[in-house]
Amino acid sequence: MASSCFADHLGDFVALTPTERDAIHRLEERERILRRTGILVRENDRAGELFILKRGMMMSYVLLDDGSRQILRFLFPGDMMGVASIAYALSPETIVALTDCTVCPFECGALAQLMTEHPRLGAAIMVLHQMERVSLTDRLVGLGRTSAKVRVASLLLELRNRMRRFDPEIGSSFVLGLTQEEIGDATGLTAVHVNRMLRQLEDDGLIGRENGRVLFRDEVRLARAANYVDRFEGLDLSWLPAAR
Amino acid sequence: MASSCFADHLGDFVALTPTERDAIHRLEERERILRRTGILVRENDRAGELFILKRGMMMSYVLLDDGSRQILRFLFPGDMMGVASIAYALSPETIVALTDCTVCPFECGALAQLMTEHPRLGAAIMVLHQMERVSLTDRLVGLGRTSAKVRVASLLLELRNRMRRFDPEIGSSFVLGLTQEEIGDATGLTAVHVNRMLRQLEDDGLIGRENGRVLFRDEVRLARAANYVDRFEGLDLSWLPAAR
DNA sequence: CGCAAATTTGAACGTAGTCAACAAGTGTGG
DNA sequence: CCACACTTGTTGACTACGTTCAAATTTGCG
Repeated sequence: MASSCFADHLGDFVALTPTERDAIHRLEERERILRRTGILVRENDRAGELFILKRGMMMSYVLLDDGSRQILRFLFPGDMMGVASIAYALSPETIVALTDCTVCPFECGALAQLMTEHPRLGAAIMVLHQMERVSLTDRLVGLGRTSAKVRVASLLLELRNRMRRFDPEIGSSFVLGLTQEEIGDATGLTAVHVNRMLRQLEDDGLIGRENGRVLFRDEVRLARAANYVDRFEGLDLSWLPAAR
Repeated sequence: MASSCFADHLGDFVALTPTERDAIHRLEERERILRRTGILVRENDRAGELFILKRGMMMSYVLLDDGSRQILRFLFPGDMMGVASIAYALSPETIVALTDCTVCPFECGALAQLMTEHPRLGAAIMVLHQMERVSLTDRLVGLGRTSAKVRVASLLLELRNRMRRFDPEIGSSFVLGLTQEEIGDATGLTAVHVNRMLRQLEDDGLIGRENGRVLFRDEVRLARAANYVDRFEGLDLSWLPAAR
């Protein structure tokens, strides 16, 4: 049986037929290894490909004229990346590896074929995109209307939950794998202030820290403080068309 | 010939066949009138429908526990709304009318049918969603990494450009149709500070104002100051499958 | 071990928020 | 037609959250 990272991810929400799994697997025929800090796609470079992240952790970001950076999204195994290239000739964002990674590049045409031959998969992919869009609006709300402490707490929760999806071993303690500067670029803060917020969360008894490892000391209170919503819950996919 | 707002919008990017137009038109069979301030969908209400905005201006927003509001998106004729309901049982956002509006509700199932019978339209809709997603990341970058003045200038430009798409009459002067509080809730600022930023933009000679009407005095300099990118440009849809 | 990157802390500063008062505009009912 | 209430816009004074700058310390890696 051909294994597919994306099919596994999708399969968490939709029961896939063997034929569908097979079709998805064709998106992952090629493989590319990327070292830590390796750039997969550069902002404003020509972008004709999409990717499935198979192994490792990546992120996408935008650089501004003044040199500041806004991290848009952290990427985990099973995530589809560079999807903007279905619309734009040039990539609107940079995608870079945070750890050593394996990615599977495929052409827009392969997506077209998949959607044509398997409308239900096309619909399911659209669902994934919407989930991602809603997560993005959650972050928008965070940046626009919540305090620094809440934003940092919220990011910690989100990262832990996303990691746990493909590594169920992870409990209330996990390795963050981000510098404080990266946390800042994701939450719209400076590295210095991120440091202070982490200290406060620690002093509040909400988290513990030791060399890159974060421990949730009171997850309920932390989630409440971060007004965090898990967007992998509350799904309703009953409308999907029949498998072909 | 059946007219369809959504088909017109989509038709700006993709040459639609009469059959395709017809299929899209079936999404707009029903119509619903909404008065100004009328709520179409309420956050956390059961959400099984999508909508096409046919006439008027709407917005979507999220309310926080402390009563503050983050506006996510402004909606114009041809926009598809409430798409999150293809993924979630409950709506993650509220959608409300800013002017008297006409909307066309349709079921998730109608979308499923459309994607099955017309894969190319499914792909084209996916492209629209990606364009919207990129706009959202633009706003995320704005909130995370730009000053209050830049955010306000950027919003003005975006609103004018979106209005101009369906009303080519609009030039460097237009009616905003938003209160300063609404501008603030979209840009993550207080109404008071929005007022000061508008005054500064005016004092800088970038804009003029008189009772709700905004005038761009120096659009080039304004766009540069707002590091604004028009996401209706730079498209490449050559990969779309053949029309059926 | 030695060096560069990352973290930590303090002090001063500045952008945006808060609070308050007033003006201007809008709609309603007497 | 006017009086009144209510929303929206405007400005000033003060506050506070987060930034900037700088320096010390720790960590991780070659």
